[in-house]
Amino acid sequence: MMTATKGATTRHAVLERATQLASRVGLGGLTIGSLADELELSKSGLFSHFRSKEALQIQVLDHAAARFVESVVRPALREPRGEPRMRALFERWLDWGRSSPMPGGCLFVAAATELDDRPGPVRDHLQQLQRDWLGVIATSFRKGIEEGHFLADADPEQFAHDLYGVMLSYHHAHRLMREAKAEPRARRAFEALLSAAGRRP
Amino acid sequence: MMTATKGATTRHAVLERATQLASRVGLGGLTIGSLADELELSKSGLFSHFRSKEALQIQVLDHAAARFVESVVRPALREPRGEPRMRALFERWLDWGRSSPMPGGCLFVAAATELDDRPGPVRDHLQQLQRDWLGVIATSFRKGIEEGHFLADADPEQFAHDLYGVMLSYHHAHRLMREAKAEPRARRAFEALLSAAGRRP
DNA sequence: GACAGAAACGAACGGTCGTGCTTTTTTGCT
DNA sequence: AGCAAAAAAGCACGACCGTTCGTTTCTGTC
Repeated sequence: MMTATKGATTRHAVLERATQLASRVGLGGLTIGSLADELELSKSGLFSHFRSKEALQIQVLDHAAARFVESVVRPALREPRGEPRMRALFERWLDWGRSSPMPGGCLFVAAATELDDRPGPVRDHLQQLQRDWLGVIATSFRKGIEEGHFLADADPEQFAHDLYGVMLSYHHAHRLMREAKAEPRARRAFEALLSAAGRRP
Repeated sequence: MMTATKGATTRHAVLERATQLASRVGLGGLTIGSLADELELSKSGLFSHFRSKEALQIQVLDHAAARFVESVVRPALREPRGEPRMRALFERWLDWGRSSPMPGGCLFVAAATELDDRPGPVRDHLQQLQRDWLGVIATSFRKGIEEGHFLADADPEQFAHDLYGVMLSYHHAHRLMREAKAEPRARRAFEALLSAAGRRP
């Protein structure tokens, strides 16, 4: 048994490298030739693992999503519900952008603007992944309401939307503008968001 | 005299079309061949107006920036200082995303994530344009403080940063997620930002 | 209406792209 | 050790890329 060991290994290595590369040049900028060069594989040898470039792109998205869940979502879900968990999600999300698998900034941010006008399976896939992630945020917020940490009449989906905005402006400031204060600004925006949603005087 | 009339005309037409196209496929996805096809020009005829693709990309950015100033910044600057002007900037910024020259969403948003990891003149140019725009927002906010509309100890640059986040999450929700509530969410986030910056308990 | 300069064209270049085919090498099991 | 299957390589293809160059067509001025 264990039919495919070697194949799975290289396939994994390819996806790993492809994820890094795509974070720099985008999913469309990903090229089979350069990917094969970096991995010291032949173009056709690499290609045979994925039936098409589109399939590769989708698997790259899934690979990145699995990593994201593993290093952001799952650890945060071990924190106590409500505000602590929310803070954990945010802090780990911040880390994610500069972690080793994403040398070019968050792949999802890059893919979102790249694909938002190109209908097709890849776009659909990314959309679903983003829906899931926004859902995780909204659900965590909802649990925070139940826990009494946030206002009962606050809108969890609005919060998720706003929190995503905080991350996007952080990405913009950090990556394009090379703004040194990007991180404190993001943290301050997050605190403002929390305190606006928190119960209070 | 008036040495170049015809040339300037087609050059302008090219930039117009190129801006639309780039808002859909990005600055890198812009291709001289397809651009020439859409304009019913020969590839070489079009190319001769710009010494290189890079020069074309920069001129596209400038073209879009000129349009942006004309339809967002200048009209808003005619509004009274402080909150009214701030609202005008925001409303016109919202309009800008769906205006005719940008069928694929804001070009600057697309370019920002596309170029944030590709050093070079195009990236530098975009960075400067974004600096200018963030500067306009911060300056407007500062005038709002002087006017007594906003808290004296509020941070204009933080406000500009946060407002950009509101626009980016709007873009994400509207363009990728096709979220129907994208606009009310953006408006609500804007109001929260304003009221947090507004004077009073 | 001729003439100079600008503008547009057509063809070709070296490259790279994604993707098929066929062949060789490697792997894992008996 | 041997053998079938899996994995990788090699090669070729048509298409399109940005760019160059020489030629042709158009424009505006005298």
